[in-house]
Formats: sequence, C-alpha cells, structure tokens
Amino acid sequence: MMTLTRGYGQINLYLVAWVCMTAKQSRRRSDAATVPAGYDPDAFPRFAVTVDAVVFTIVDGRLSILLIRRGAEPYAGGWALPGGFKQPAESLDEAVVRELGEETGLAGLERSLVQLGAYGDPGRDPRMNVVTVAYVAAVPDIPAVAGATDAAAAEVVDVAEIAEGRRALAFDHDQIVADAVTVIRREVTSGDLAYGFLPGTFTLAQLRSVHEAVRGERLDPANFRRWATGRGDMEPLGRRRPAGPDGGKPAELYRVRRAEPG
Amino acid sequence: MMTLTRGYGQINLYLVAWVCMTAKQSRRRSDAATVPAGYDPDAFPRFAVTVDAVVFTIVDGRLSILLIRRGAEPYAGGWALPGGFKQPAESLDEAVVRELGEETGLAGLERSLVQLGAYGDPGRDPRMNVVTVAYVAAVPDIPAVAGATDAAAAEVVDVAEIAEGRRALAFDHDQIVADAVTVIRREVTSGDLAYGFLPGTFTLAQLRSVHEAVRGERLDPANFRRWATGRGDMEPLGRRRPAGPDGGKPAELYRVRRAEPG
DNA sequence: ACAATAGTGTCTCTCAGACAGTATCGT
DNA sequence: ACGATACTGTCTGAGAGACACTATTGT
Repeated sequence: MMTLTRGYGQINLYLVAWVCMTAKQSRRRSDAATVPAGYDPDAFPRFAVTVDAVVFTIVDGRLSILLIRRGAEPYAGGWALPGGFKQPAESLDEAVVRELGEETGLAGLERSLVQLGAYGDPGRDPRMNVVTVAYVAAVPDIPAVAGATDAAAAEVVDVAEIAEGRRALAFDHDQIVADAVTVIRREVTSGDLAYGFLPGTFTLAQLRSVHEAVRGERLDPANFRRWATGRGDMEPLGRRRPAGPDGGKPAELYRVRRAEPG
Repeated sequence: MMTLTRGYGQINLYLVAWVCMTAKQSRRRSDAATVPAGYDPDAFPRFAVTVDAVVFTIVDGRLSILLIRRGAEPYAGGWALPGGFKQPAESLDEAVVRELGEETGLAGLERSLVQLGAYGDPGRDPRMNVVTVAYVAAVPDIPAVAGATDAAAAEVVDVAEIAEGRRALAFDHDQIVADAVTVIRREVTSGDLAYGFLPGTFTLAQLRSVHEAVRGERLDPANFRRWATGRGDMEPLGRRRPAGPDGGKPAELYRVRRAEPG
C-alpha cells in the first residue's frame, strides 16, 4: 500500500470518498432530497477548492504569522500561507486542520481555527480555477517549525514585513493576510481571542502584552487589570513566579474560565 | 453499504483516512518532480462552487429575508436562498450579483453584498461536492418579487419563522440564515449596516425603527438621537413631512455622509 | 538600600440609560 | 383645544483613561 501508483490512489480516493459520504449522509440528513435520475455533474463549471491558514503568534512583541516556502510551481521558492486542497470526504474545517498538520506539524488547532472568508477571483491561481477558504488562528508559540513534510521550509514572519511590501507572498496571500490582521485586531480588542496567544496559565502582564502587540499601543497596567478581571471569563489560581530577569513581585496566575455555572 | 453499523463506519473511516493520506502524499511527491512541464489539473478533487444570498429587509417591523421556491431537483418545491453556480471568468462578488439578478430581479446590490462565509460540509448537496459562499445584504424593500427566471416563486419571510423551525429550507440554508442573522445583529448594533435598510433620505424615527426591528427591543428616542447624530456619518437636510397618519411634528430628513472631507 | 515588577486608590471625563419637559404639526 | 410626533435638558451610574501610591520580590 505504501507503493501505490498514482492511478490506484485515485481509484481508492473516489471509492473512499463515496464510502465516507454515504456513511455520513445516512447519519446526517436522511431526510428529503432526491437526486434526479439522469443528472450530469459536468453540466456545471468545476473548481479546485483549497484551504489556507493564517496562524498568528507573537514574537518579541510583534504580531507574526507562519509562512512556508513553496517547493513546487507555481511560485516555487516563494513564500505562501500553509494550506492545500480540500478532499471531498472532509469538511472545510477538517481540511485546514489536516493540511496544517501535514505541512507544518502543527496539531491541536481544531478549536482555534476560525474561518476568515473565501477568495475566488479568476486568475488568482495561474494553474486553474481555484477557490480558497482562509482560516485564522492564534497560538502561544510555534515550536520547531522545521518538521514539515510538504514544505521545503517554514518561517515565522512579522506581519509588518508583509504589510509594507518587504516580503511578497504567492497568489493573493498578501490580501488574505491583510484581511486576517484586520479581523484579529478587532477580535482581540473587543473579545476573547487574545487567550489563544497564551498558554494554559498566564499572568495579567502576559495578557496585556498580547493586547499591546496586536493593537500596537501601550496600555495602562491598572486600567487593563480592571478591564480584564471585570470581564469574568478568567479565574485566578495561586501565585507563582515566572522568573522575572530582574526580580520583582511574582504575579498571580490566571486561566480562562471553562464553562459558565448556572 | 447504506446499512452500515456505526462500528463498521468508524473502521471504514479510519481506513479511508489513512488511504487518503498516503495516496495524497505519494501523489504530491511525484507532482513536485513533474509539475512545470505537463501539469494535470485532474490530479486534484474538483468541486462545484455556488454563491447564495441572504437579502434582509424589514416588513412590519420584523426582520425578514428573501426566499425562492426551487423549481428543480434536489429539493424541488422547497424553499431556499437565491443563488447559483459561480462561473470561472467571474469573481465571487460578481457571481452573487449576477445570480441575484437572474433569480429575483434585484439589481444594484454591488455595494451592499458582503461575504458571510463558505460552507463545504460533505453531503450538503446530494448531487455532488458543492462548496457555497454565502453573502449578506440589507435593502429598504423588495419590490415586485415575482420577476424571476430560474425560480418558480419568491417570498419574503420573517426570520423568526425559519429560526423556530416553522419553515424548513433546502440544503444547509437554515444554518446559513442563522449565521447571517447573528452577523447582521452585531453589525447593525455596533455599526453602519443599518443604513442599508433605508432609502436615500430618512428620518431618525425610521433609523430607530430599523434598530428596533433588528435588535428586537424598544429604544429610547432621546438617547438614540444622541447616539446616531453623534456618530458623524450622516448629515441633515431641510425638514419634510413623511405624512404621519395622525399628524405630529414633521421630522428632519437625514442622509448618509458620502466621503470624509479632510 | 535599591531596582523592578505587581497591584490599589482615586480623580475626571465620557457616554448610555432614564425620564421630564418643550416645540410644532394635524384635526 | 387636543393628541401626536419631533426634539431638548438633565440627572445618574458605569466604565475608560490618567496617574499617584503601596506591596513584594531579587540583588
């Protein structure tokens, strides 16, 4: 099986897609919907569908994203977002998780990845008609980014470098990144997306530095403390010292509150 | 196969996932070597891509949307969102404008339609693999909704009727509508999307009634006036009377401020 | 002791909610 | 005159911003 030829792979894929689909359909919607008898799927234009991920993290107080260096044409050797082709038997959400794992080794982002939008301008891919669905996630850090299978290399890059045009991306990925930055700024400012950048337990100073990095401005520690603690979506634990380099009072550790009690 | 037990389904899914993965990897490696010369677009799964529009309006103070009655299988005779297949030579934005015009006669919504998101669960269309991109728009009213070509009929329906399950929609359009309602509530509450529901000139009472319909609560006229006029994105004209049924003081007319002067 | 970081108290300003009051229309 | 609608004034409480102050650590 490991030495499948290409043709056999295709056949298996189609078979498998059909198995998945029928199994899933019988579970999901056994209701309504009859398929017309002599229906011809080729009557409609067909597209490749891809998923791309904009994985944000914070490096040295700067909002950054994970890029891969493309190993194949088009744009071989250029920088691009990690992503790949959706398979018929998987949802969009499943596809982006799988592709991210394959290309970068990142796993466990099922709960973090949220959809940004679809991009389908004609000509955005020189090969053929491709519609891509972009996702956004925030992670505490990107560990050992080398363990990639498909991608020749990967790198974490300051978003300013892309926004200012100092690093060009393949396809329309510049536009996708620009949209993603806009969204993540709004979500962090007004909501709870900031916790994605932090580990399970964190101090208020860490949470504040996330807001400062994403919003690009300094925040008053006292006012931020009142805002953060007043939201009611995190809870304190016991004190601990995060080993400040120059001493200082150890900070209280917090974690996000899991479920809302009645 | 349609009578798979759950256990067998699980096993098949796991097997299939493994087959997908290994087949895909072997395919990709060979692609990397041969891509520039003879590229084969059939190497990737292909999808139909559709666009769907959730067109909101307000009827008798209730948030409502435009539905069409499907004339063809699947779901023939059922209610669905207007939409259709994207063509290769057009963008997603262009596709939804075109389809909306063809199916409902609505035109001039280029500036109003904003993308909601992509929906691509396997099995969401019983015919084949379809990924749809949903759009949202707000319009003052929906005039003479009969002039349709593809659709047998059209109707404007209270969203509560869909949310409460009293009217079932084709495909996964219930989910799309639910997501659209969430988005439009947030956008109207915190922004400028409300103007889409109004004609070129309007009174503060009209703008307030839009907010009341979308948010589902009464608003204090005095406080709403201060909030709306303080935003700086609309400007007053001369007074005029919108012919109140029981008299009353004629209200000032406003219009949205076009471009920001330096 | 000193520096450095964590955390508190307090003042002000803005703004949303509540609500009483005034202005201008139709009949 | 009266009712109805449009608009204004004012009080109050919650919360953000600014900033001085106290508390606890390491060296």
